[in-house]
Amino acid sequence: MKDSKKLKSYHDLKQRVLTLELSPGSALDEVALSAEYGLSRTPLREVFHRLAGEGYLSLASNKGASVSSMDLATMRNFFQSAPMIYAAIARLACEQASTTQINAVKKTQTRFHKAMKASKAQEMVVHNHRLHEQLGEMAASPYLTPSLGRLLIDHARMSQRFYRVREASSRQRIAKASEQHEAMIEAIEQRNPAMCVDLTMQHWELSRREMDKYVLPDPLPIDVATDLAG
Amino acid sequence: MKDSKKLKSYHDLKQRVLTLELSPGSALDEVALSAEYGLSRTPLREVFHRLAGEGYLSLASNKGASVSSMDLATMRNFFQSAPMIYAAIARLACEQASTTQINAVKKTQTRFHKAMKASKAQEMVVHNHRLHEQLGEMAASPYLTPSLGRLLIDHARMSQRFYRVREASSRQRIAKASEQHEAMIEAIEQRNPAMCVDLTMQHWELSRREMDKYVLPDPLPIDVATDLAG
DNA sequence: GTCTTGCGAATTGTATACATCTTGTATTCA
DNA sequence: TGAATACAAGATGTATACAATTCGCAAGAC
Repeated sequence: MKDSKKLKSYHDLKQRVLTLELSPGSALDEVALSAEYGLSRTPLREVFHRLAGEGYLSLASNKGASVSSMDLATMRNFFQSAPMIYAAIARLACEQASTTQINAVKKTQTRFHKAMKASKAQEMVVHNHRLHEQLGEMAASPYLTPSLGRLLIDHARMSQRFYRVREASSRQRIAKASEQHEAMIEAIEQRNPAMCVDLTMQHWELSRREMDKYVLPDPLPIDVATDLAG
Repeated sequence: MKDSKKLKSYHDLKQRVLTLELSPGSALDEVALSAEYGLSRTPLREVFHRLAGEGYLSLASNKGASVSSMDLATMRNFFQSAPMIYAAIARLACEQASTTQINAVKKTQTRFHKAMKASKAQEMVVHNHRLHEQLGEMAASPYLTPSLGRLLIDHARMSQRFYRVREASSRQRIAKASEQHEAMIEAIEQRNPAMCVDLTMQHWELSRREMDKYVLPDPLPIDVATDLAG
């Protein structure tokens, strides 16, 4: 396998975007990255184009690649569209999922659970993302997965905070999310679309409440505000 | 503007895919196409990657680019997903459309109408596609437009037959579709989501009935079948 | 007869050199 | 001082040469 470097750069860039290691809106340096991945600019640029097609990056003529931004206008659309797509995917996944796919998603859920136990925020983000991507693969709809993909990118980026916080209440909510994953997988195994959609909506609600805080963070304490003013 | 050749090849390839000039599944020749567009392979390959990201082409490692195929499995998903996405887009378009966008879509509708009067099938396909793309732009949802884009590609490819047939009944149905376009645009101008969604569903039904025939064509006359057997 | 095996042409993938464009900065002139 | 401009440095876009891979086809073995 000779294009392993290209594939590796592809996956690595994806992960960096999802974990906010590359922050939304920031520009990507072709020369630096091609050196880092041990590739020339030509294949790396092709990776950029592919990632742009999938919504991770945006390309501007003569200005190169930058990480897709997350402004408030798109946020609104996110909360509007996500439930519909997630529900549709859940329903289709129940109808279409193969045994192989169910086993694959179970493996991902195991990894997610381990990351949770170890409090490894980045890994939780990545495995949670992968798990929902796999539910999308089960739905096997080339017409819905592109939108699901877009949603999952920003979902991952917004839920960073959720996974990093170490408060007991947060840990409980993460544990709850993990249980919901398992219940969803079971519903798919049992080919029970109604239950799966219902669980998906509960999962969404849990996640949504956390993301609201990202969009509308708690105000700074008054004394800090005073410090800044002084 | 120096990347006009690149842009031109991008749009031209898109159009060839939509009009079935490049048939689903067929391979693209990098060398021939780069010669045709007066570009080197490097930028053309970047165009391929972008078109692949948007669902027009598929790329296979060491096998180059081919036109996205349309098998029966995906067809089923098409009919399942399209109404939901189209309705969502219609609703959002009503909420978000700007005057500039409304004027732009009116222009496209004029072009579509002219193509209809002139019975120019290819132009009807392209302008109809563009019109629905513009409705997608009005919705301004980066989370839904990717799926809409995928749907519109296959919608255009399946409705070829619809536009090419010259029977009086077909022409009437095309005229009906054109009227529906105008009614939809008016509903958007009046910010009437309920009406716009309703019209969208009627438009979909009209189109769906024609596409059914594409997927399940009328059987051949018996005598021809006999000939083939002999 | 057909199933391998091994060229060789054709195609795809990558690196590099070069052309073009953008951008920051310094200098000049009002 | 401030605006305009020219230029240089850096980054992006393209062409071409070369490397790697695939695939058809023919020769040979069974």
